[in-house]
Amino acid sequence: MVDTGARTPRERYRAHVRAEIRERAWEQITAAGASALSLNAIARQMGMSGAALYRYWAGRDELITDLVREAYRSLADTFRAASESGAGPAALAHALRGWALEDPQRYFLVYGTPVPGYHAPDDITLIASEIMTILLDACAALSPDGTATPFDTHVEAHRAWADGHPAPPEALRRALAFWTRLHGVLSLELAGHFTGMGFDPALMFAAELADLSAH
Amino acid sequence: MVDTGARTPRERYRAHVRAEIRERAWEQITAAGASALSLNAIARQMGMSGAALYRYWAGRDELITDLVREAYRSLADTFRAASESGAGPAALAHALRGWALEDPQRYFLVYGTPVPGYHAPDDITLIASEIMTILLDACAALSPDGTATPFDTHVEAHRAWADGHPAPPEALRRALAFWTRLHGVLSLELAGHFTGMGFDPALMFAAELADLSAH
DNA sequence: TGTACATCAGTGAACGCGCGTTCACTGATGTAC
DNA sequence: TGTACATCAGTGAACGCGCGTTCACTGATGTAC
Repeated sequence: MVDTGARTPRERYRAHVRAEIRERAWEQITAAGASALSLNAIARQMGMSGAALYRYWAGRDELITDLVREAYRSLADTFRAASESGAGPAALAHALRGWALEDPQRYFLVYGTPVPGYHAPDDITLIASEIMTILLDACAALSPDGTATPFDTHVEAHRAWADGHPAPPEALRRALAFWTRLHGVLSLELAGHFTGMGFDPALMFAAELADLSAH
Repeated sequence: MVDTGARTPRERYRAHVRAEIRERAWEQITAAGASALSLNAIARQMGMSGAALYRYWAGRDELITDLVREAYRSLADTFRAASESGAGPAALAHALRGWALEDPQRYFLVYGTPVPGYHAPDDITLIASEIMTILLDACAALSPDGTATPFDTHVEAHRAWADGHPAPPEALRRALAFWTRLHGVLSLELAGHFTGMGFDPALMFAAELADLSAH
């Protein structure tokens, strides 16, 4: 699965063990959240001593950073695949929702409560902007809706994040709204704020998506 | 501040110490997130032994639940006050944003990553629906926009959460969109996903609010 | 093909730490007569 | 007003726990000649 071109048996073995550590780590995160992740517990599950993990990661923080990177990477790949379907922003929306529901704690590792003082390394920030670029591409391909809001002007004046992308300000605005609205539904849904309210979050998500596409 | 009608000196003293424990607890949460909250650390800061806190709370979980309740309560009060200004949903939006920015970790305690398996007690759920009711009132007071979406139909058929509120389905839909869109901007902003992007989150928030009011 | 050496995955004991929680207690504050 | 008693906030020692991390080591795997 994560065959990083390992040639020798030793390299293959290492890759395998690394992958298993990551799997167990995800299981723990899924079960009890990222703050409950414990190196010793992972080692125990694998039948190894805790110290052995230091052959594979420099420590707990590095492992978590790696998982965060893996989460971003999986979203970027999912997005990339969806964008190649050619179905535009709607395809991205459904891909995003599918990805989020697949593992809510993975979603929260990326979009949930930040740990004060933590800063993601640059390569992770790069993946984040890769994701935004895919979204921008999809929005730029839509036909313009004619309206120009005051926020368009502001965004046009602060388009550093678009990183040279030729999209018109309207597309930037749409990409941002797309992003914030879908995350609004998703984060409330996954955090359980809709449970007991009766309506179907999937329909609310679809309604927001329809509204975004209509303008 | 939290004078719960304490008569005797002893009661007044207890209320005072309880309040100070809560204060220190909030300081810790603000500084390092809720998962870092430690009874012993609070006691240390107050110059007491850790065991002393058990005179005031049954344990760590009860203290956290109390803080969650306090956070909900403060948002409900903020919302109530804003609704009395008579300025409608826009006033609520600005109140929500102000409340969120005032203490991002308090915001995340309510709307951030859920702890798997945790269920808030009923009285907290009640405060949550109190908040929704205030929002619903404000949306019901708006003039109808005439459009009826398919989601309106769904929501009309699942309006249990509106708890007997006489608002028309359109108002329900608007309240939900208001809620999810503003949280979409806020949660991404507070989690730092806009940093480095250049634009002003406040303007994005305002743009979303304007869009909500326009329809 | 066989031997000498190097690499390296994993062990197990240990360190120091901080945590939540309990318990028998002390001493100050408040109450009843 | 004074005395006997009850209440109760806070202490300090202890328990058991699990954590991340280090270190000197063993033994298996791989490499060079």
